[in-house]
Amino acid sequence: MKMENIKKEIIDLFEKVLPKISNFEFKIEPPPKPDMGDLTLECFSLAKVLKKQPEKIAKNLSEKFGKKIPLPDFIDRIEAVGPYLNIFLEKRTWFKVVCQEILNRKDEFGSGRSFIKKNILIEYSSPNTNKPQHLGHLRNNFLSWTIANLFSFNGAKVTKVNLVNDRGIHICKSMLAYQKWGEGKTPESEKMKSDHFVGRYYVLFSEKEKKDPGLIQEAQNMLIQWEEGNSEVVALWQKINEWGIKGIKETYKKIGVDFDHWYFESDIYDSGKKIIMKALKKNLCYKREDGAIEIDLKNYNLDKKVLLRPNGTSVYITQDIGLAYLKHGQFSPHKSIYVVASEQDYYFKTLFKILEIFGFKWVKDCYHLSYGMVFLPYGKMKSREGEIVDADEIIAQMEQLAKREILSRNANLSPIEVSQRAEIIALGALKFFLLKFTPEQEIRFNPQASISFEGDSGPYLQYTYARIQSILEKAEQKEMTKIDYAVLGNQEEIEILKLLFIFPEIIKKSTDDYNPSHLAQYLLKLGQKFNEFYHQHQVLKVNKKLKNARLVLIQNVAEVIKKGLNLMGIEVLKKM
RNA sequence: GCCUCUGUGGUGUAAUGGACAACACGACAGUCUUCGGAACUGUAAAUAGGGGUUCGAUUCCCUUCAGAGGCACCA
Repeated sequence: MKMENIKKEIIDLFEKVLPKISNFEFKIEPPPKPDMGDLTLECFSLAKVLKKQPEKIAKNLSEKFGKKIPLPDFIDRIEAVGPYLNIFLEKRTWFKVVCQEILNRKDEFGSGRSFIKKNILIEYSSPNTNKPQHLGHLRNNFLSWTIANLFSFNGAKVTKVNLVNDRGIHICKSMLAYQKWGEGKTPESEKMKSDHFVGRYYVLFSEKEKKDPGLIQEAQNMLIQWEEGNSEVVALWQKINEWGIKGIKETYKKIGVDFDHWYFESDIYDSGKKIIMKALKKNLCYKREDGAIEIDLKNYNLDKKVLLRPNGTSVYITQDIGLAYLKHGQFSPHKSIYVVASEQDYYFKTLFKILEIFGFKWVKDCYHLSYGMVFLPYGKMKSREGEIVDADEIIAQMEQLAKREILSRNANLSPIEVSQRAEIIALGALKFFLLKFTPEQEIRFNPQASISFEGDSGPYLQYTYARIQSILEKAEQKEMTKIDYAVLGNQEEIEILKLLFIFPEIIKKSTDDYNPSHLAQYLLKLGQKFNEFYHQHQVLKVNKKLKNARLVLIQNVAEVIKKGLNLMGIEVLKKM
């Protein structure tokens, strides 16, 4: 028997007994409390269809199964409690089915096929090359990375793309500041990470601008020169830009994310013009008196939007219209996901509406994955004023903290070993922290208090994994076949079993909802249930039969924790 | 001004049209010659206020209050 068939067979059973009802979806879920059984059918929705009282339906069903109809082997008993029908599974079979499946499928356990052979395109990160990444980018990167992994795990062919913001007035600010006050310094000469070096001039510009408001005009002139292809300005741009991108790529490497395809705004900023001119011919948009091309979306509860400036140059949405078209042609995605913070909700509504009006039917496959902003205790992150939580900085700080923790436990560890573990633990803590919130939720980040290595944290799960590994290592001889699952069945073991059983559903839900926090919350629960078990029961100092069965069970817990964390881009450690 | 989103114990979060609202931090009280205490056990503590829909609402609708974001020829 396969795990996924357990629910199916139960539904078949009910369908045999009940009068024929078409298109009814049976909801069979685990009940809230252990003593209520292993799975529950609520009879309210059934009551509506059958036009009977839910209590009576439950009672009738339970009585029929007791007498007239024999239960299959894997069901122990079925009880009616008020309007609920509680199903108690036969434990030996249940343990066997679940444990065998995890043993057989290993790290494929939980994977699905719902997106098999589908192309999923995910655009994320979108850095500016004038400054380093901050905490908000980290949330974006980790969220996207996990979503991409989840889709792959469900069979999709995922393409990750990055649209680099490498042109525009903000870039010119860094460029101008460097030209004026850079004195020919380089990241090498200053021994700085190159994106931080560039960011320094962006901050410098803001400072100088306060005293000299004329600077912004100079920056704007520089932008015009850049667009005209002035060789000196272009050379400066290339230099600054390379530094920015180099440093940002180092951060990506550090945090373990990557991309299959890069787009640069400097290449594609004109790419929507043709589409807009075509639309103009079809009267889908119009030319204003001053020559700007505009579209009126008032009929759709949106505002007017300029698509091209009076002088014919592109605005931001010009490029996004072009890029959407380009991506569709290049990848023909089943879903095209844009991971962008919620401050741009309105913008994406506008973009998608324009694409729809322009007649692109594939816009229905475009999806803005919106996530809440990351705030500091004192408000929105403003990189111009230096009030940022810099990504590299916070990772470095967390690594220091992790090192201290490790050394307090293992004073004799080699420095290399300490750093390696510290990196995995620090990133684990940071990633898990940012992923345990549902994406829509804003995060108020308190640098001192937010991230911990205890409680509902990444390191808690890493620790649980390491603890299991430690037991497995001490077990020496492990019997993984011929397990007698009948010896398992105490409450803590059953709680673990229930959670292992629903792992595939959690994966599916996390994917379908674009919400890794389901997975994060699930893993915490699994870790807790294991630790409760651990404190109440022995694994090694029991008779051989029981020991072998428990070893399989806890090994499976470790396998699922590892898989779940890996999907979130978090590594595990055998020792920590 | 207009639009959108969010209000859950002291704090940070979870759940979801269904059985008693879950977890963590903090507080208090414990576990400690143990297979790793980055752990576990227990106690106190919450669905912003008011209406409505429903057999049933923390969840859906309206409203008041509070907070955030947006309404660029910036990207």
